[in-house]
Amino acid sequence: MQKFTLQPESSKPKSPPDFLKDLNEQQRRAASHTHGPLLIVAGAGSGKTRVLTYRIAYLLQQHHALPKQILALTFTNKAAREMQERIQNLIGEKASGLWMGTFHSIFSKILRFEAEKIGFDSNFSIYDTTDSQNAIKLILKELNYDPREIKPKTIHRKISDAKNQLILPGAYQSRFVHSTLDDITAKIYEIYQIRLMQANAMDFDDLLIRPVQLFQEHPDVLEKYQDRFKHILIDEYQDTNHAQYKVTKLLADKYENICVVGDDAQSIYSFRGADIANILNFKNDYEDATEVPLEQNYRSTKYILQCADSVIKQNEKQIEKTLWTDNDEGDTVTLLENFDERDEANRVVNHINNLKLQHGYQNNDFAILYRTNYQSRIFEEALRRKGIAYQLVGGLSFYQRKEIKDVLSYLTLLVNPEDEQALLRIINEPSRGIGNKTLNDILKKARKERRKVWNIIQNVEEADLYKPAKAKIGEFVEMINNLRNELESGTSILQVTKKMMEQSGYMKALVEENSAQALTRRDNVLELQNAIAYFQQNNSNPNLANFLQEISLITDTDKYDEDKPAVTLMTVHASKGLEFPAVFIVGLEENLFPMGPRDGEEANTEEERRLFYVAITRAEKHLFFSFSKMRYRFGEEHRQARSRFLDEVDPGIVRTESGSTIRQKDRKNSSTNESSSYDQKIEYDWKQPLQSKNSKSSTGDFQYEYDDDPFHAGTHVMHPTFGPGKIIRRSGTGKDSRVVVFFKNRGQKTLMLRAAKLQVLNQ
DNA sequence: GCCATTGCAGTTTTT
DNA sequence: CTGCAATGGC
Repeated sequence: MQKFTLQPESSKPKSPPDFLKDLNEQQRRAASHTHGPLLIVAGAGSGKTRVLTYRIAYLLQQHHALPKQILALTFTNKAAREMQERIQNLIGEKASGLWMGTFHSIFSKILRFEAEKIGFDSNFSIYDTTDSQNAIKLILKELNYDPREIKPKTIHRKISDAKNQLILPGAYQSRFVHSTLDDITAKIYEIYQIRLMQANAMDFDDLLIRPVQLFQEHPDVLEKYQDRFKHILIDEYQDTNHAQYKVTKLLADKYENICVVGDDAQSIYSFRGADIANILNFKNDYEDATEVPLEQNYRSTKYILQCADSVIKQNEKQIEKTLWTDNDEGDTVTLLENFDERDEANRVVNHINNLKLQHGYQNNDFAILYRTNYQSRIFEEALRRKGIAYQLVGGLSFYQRKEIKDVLSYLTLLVNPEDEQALLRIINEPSRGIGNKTLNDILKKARKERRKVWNIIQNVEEADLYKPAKAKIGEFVEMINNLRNELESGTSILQVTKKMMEQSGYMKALVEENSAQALTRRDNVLELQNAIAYFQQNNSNPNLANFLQEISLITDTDKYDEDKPAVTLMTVHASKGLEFPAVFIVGLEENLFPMGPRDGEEANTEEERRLFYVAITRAEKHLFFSFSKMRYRFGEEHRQARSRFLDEVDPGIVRTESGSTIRQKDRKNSSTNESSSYDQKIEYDWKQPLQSKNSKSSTGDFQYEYDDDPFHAGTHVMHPTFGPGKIIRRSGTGKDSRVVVFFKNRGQKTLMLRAAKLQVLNQ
């Protein structure tokens, strides 16, 4: 991006600033719109982030607003950070003080300021999905439901859906009770909300609906924030849910300076309540809204854009729009047909290597996009085998690992001892003689006497509990209280954390376990300590509650680093907003992409198709589609049918690796003559059954022969990084063979035989 | 109350 | 195949 040279500050610049010259006409119209509601319908790759950035810069530079009067809601924290930087580059110092971030992080800040007004303490905890589900599981058990029959996950899903539509427990009861499951959900929902409040905790959804409650119950507070945020901007508006809609509607009500940016074709979050109606109805909500379409795509080649267009045209519900580009025509899309997922991974990696040689691309020019996180594993293995650096975005994040959640729970008890989930997680971790029986007794007592669990264990002497456990609880409470005192008297967070890990015996337990896993866990805990140190250094007044709230809202995409010289692996969802010179969309198979409907649910093919559209439009120059005819699911082979989406794309744009046009199923709106003639020429056969899995010839190419195979239990081996060890167990045959090795210095590990460079040691 | 062993259920997508 | 959770012996 061009850098704007700062003009002399002396005079009030009332004429349009130079930097608007960087924009095309539509973009400029949007960026220089200063007052009143504005809807920007931004096609993929049309420079919407740029427009938002310039618009904010313009508002500031033209003195329409002070930084603190601008609220910009983005989809990821990373997007907010980047935008802030770009604004800074455009206009310099003035940018600091902007309110920019995700809905969740911005409103958790506001809630922290106003917590007491709605019955919370400002040190409230934020429950993640696991915490919420565990809390729900406790309630289920109390009501004598079997959590294996009634799944906490299902109940949580239903409660979350209700919250996203701003349906509170009372309303749920009267509106949604049609089945026993809804009936149960209604009961649980009510108790769950009370429990959260007792624990001084909010779940992710509360971070959106509690502000609505706050503003509705306290008009004076609402007005304060209305006057503060004179300008509101919302990115990815097509993916906002009703609660988000409502809270921003309230905030914008007084001045109506609300600018929303979005693309209905890229709405992919309906599963968390996103409602396209928000963007479709914007002009009804604000009658004098200005609408600006952004239609020029700067990202992709003509072929890629045409491909995307041919896909999205299949959807019935959409706003008509024309997206065009001045870019080159580019190459056709390549379809990779694979035998199984291992074949798929290898083939993709080979193409990456080829493109690097042919075009001089770097690792970070590539993205491998898949529908579900579990698909990443096989690609990781293939990349590692070829020595190609990769970064994995998503999956289970650092902060969800057991050991990290444990440490964070310890820390949470220092600022919010009422957090029941944190307490239950670590009161007996490591084991200190406070077992299930005791914990159940405590919980029962707490519910019966309507007291908080922390209150009971603080006065453990008066409770009728197993004697030895009582003493241990006393010690535990004392440790927590002492550490809290230390923290409050000024000892640094890092110091307190270290002490805590010592005194609780947590570190000691990890060291004593001495397994490879325990070593990794110890490293992770040390890594967390680094994060704490970093936080302390970068905050003039570091505050533990603040730290905890901040990291509970860190997302996976926030960690994606476009400059890291590594191939990016992520879900299509996570790729939203990003772009890469070369993109591989893998696993294009029925019931994977598009994902099939779940039991009792309706298929949402249109949304899956939008997801496919999002994936395609990430690509700048090279695009690959890929599918496997066979895939392992839960350890079993499954035949896969290729994705219907491959039958929907414009067949003129896609070629197989050998350069043939792809064969498609007949489509009503395409020429059947043409495609049937291809049928004759191209010989691959989806319908012919694969040979049975016992037949060696079907896997002939992949067979590894182990004559005189020395890798069996008992063999002493040497590994390049893990050092010497002994094989404990061998499993699988051929290419999938694995060995469990106990390494002298690193403990037990399971390795793929073909990947691990094991050498046999002579005894 | 602790720990090892077995049994079973699960994979969308995210704050 | 993996990871959690209920079960049973100590």
